[in-house]
Amino acid sequence: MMEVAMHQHLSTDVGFLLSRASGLVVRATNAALAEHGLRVRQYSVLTLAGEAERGVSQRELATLLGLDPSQVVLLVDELAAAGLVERRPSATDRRTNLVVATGRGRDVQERAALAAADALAGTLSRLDPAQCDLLRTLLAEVVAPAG
Amino acid sequence: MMEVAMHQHLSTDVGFLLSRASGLVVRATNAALAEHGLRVRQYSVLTLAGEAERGVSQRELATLLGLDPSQVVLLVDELAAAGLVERRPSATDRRTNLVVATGRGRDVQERAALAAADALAGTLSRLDPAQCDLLRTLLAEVVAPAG
DNA sequence: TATTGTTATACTCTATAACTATA
DNA sequence: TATAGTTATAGAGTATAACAATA
Repeated sequence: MMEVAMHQHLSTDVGFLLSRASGLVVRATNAALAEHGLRVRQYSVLTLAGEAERGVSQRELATLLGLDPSQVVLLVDELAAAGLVERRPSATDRRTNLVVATGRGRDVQERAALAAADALAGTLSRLDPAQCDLLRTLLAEVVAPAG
Repeated sequence: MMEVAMHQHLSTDVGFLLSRASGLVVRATNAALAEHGLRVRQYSVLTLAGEAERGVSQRELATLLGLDPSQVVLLVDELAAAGLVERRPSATDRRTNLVVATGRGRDVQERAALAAADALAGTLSRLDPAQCDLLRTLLAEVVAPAG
């Protein structure tokens, strides 16, 4: 098992391929999101904020995105400065900020989602829909334990 | 098609899952490689240099790794300073450096490969071998056009 | 003219530690 | 004592532009 891994080529290493594919998608998506004034990380936060009616705490955002809470602070700062999200105090815990998308934030998110979907489709153009679903299922399983 | 993408959750976005999974693998692999004095990027260059008997040009490395040639310069500098690779002049083109792993570089690579394989196996532990192969195949298809 | 490698620069992302206010 | 958010800092990764040597 280890011997096999040792003699495999880098071009067949799943870790390498994962990093390479991710890089391609992130690059293409950032390029597509630029005209909407967003980068991938901001788009992710904006999307999660829009999905939850009552908002999402920054702690939850950090967990969902696999980021350190301190990174979330800056992302929310940027989105708030652009008027795309708001920080609202939680009714039950005064330590907690609930991040909510504004009306304009939702509009921008919808248009940005189209651009991101196009960029993704371009990068995955060699996979048919069934293969995309399969890829999604496998990746979701890998990411699952991280929350 | 676009409407579907618009209303999907971020947690089912293949681009997001790709970035998340890649992050998990890179983090685990970097931690595993630390005791060998390597980071993922350096490990990748060292591995490619070891795979080609005659060495690999920096241009080829840049293409294979999806990096800018200027980034490869620094990675090769670091590996050369550590005595793990050498730059050899090409016999046919005096502009070209062929990057070759040293004997010690090959030893380090073999041990590092074991650590990297363990880290990867840990991250992919929720997939069985057939699913890993499937994931590899799908990712290879996505990465293929990039060379 | 085009390509290989190099240097330089700026920006983004990642990783830590320490601090505050609340629980 | 633990948790949510924040601030600060350093290091790694990414993106460009410009240049010298060579093809």
